[in-house]
Amino acid sequence: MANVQNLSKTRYVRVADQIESMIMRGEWQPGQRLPTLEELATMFAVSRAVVREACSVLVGAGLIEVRHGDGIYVKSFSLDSFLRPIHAAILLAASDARALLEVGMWLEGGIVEQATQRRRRQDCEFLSETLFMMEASREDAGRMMECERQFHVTLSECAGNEVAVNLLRILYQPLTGVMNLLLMDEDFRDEMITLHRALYDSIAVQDGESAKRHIQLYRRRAMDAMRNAK
Amino acid sequence: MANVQNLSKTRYVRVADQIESMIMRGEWQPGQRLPTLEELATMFAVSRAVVREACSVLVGAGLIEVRHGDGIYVKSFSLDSFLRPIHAAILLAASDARALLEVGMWLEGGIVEQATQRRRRQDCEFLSETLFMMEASREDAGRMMECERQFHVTLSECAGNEVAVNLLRILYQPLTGVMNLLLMDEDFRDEMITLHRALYDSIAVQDGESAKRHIQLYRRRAMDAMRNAK
DNA sequence: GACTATTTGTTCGTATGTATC
DNA sequence: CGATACATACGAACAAATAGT
Repeated sequence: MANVQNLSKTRYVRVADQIESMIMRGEWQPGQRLPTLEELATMFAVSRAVVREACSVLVGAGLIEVRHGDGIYVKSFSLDSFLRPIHAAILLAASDARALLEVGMWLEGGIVEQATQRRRRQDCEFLSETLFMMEASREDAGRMMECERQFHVTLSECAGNEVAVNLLRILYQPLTGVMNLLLMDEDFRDEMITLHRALYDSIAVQDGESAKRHIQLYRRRAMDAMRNAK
Repeated sequence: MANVQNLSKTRYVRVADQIESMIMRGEWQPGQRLPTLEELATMFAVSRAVVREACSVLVGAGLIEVRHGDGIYVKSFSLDSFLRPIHAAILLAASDARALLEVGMWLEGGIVEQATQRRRRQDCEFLSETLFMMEASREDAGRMMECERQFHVTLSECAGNEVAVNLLRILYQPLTGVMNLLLMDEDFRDEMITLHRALYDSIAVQDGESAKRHIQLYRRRAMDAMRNAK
């Protein structure tokens, strides 16, 4: 394969791209140590400073880890390594937030339908505990948000669909910012608890239609609240 | 606020953190230009090189954009920042075709509902054309697959939800292999055309319920066919 | 625990490429 | 076109952290 490089990009970005694709191709395995900056500089025929900047880009992307006095290591792959803290929450445009909430709503509609059928008793117990915690943290918006997230992630795990679990976790990243905003309102917190309690009951008695209705009601409510807040 | 910084971190990471939090706090708005490297260096009392590396980290994180000969800009949030982790999420579970099809089904359930309401006449015309092409390529599984993909992507565009469009595009990549397998069967191809025709008609007359029923029927049919094929 | 080699972190000066007016 | 402002790249030097002896 010819090493075609876009010359419009700057040097350190090109080097970052090259290192990234080498990692992706598996030439350097996760956990493994990369050559030293010196060696990389020679390898790519650039100065050490350029390699350092390229590495900094990859650090920001969560692909590698640079340890002072030690070396450069490929981060092990997990979904978490891609879930870099999304700063988007605040920068999120209103239209994008709507799109995210909407997709989350559609996704969860299917998730709860499956979850009501596949849930085990132990799942219900765990969901119930989470619900209790949610009700207990009625005064603490932050903890409540965490309970809410926990509840929905657990729910997605019940559905037995790995792709859905991963997607939901990603969608939650930028949404937490939006939700935190909404949870400032005490009435919204109360409403949220009520809806989750109803949702849980539907799942417990395995009424898929009812569960789906409640989850959609909840998400739609959040979308409305967001629209008014902005 | 006291400038409490974790001294275990290196300088450029600390600077990156500081710049990030300033952006988060809205001191620099999306699209706005940051001070020059020189000024940032003075501001944080570090050398230019350190600021440059800090910026490289933020470039990797997709938070800022550095334009040669121009300046440093806060990226207005683009949905692209999601595509990377979402891509990873799908790839991590790509071997599970059932999970992919299921998520696709849930997603498209919402998409068609929106699409029936928001579609314009020109959208219908384009969908109709694609449908004709699909019917014309009854003998060619490859071309048919492409028509099918085109049809569904167009549909998602009608829904006016960019997240959904991107998500569907990504989902289709690992699915093409599976679908190609199913399309080897002539009966399945015929059935597919019939279902798409019915789906199109529902959208044309803006019957959301009917459209949703048909898309779910189609995806469920594909899931069944896949199960039998294995 | 101390010493040493290795490796990354930080700084500065200088030259060059690029965008804007 | 020229002038200016700015980011990019290089090399050399020293500081600081780490791992191994």
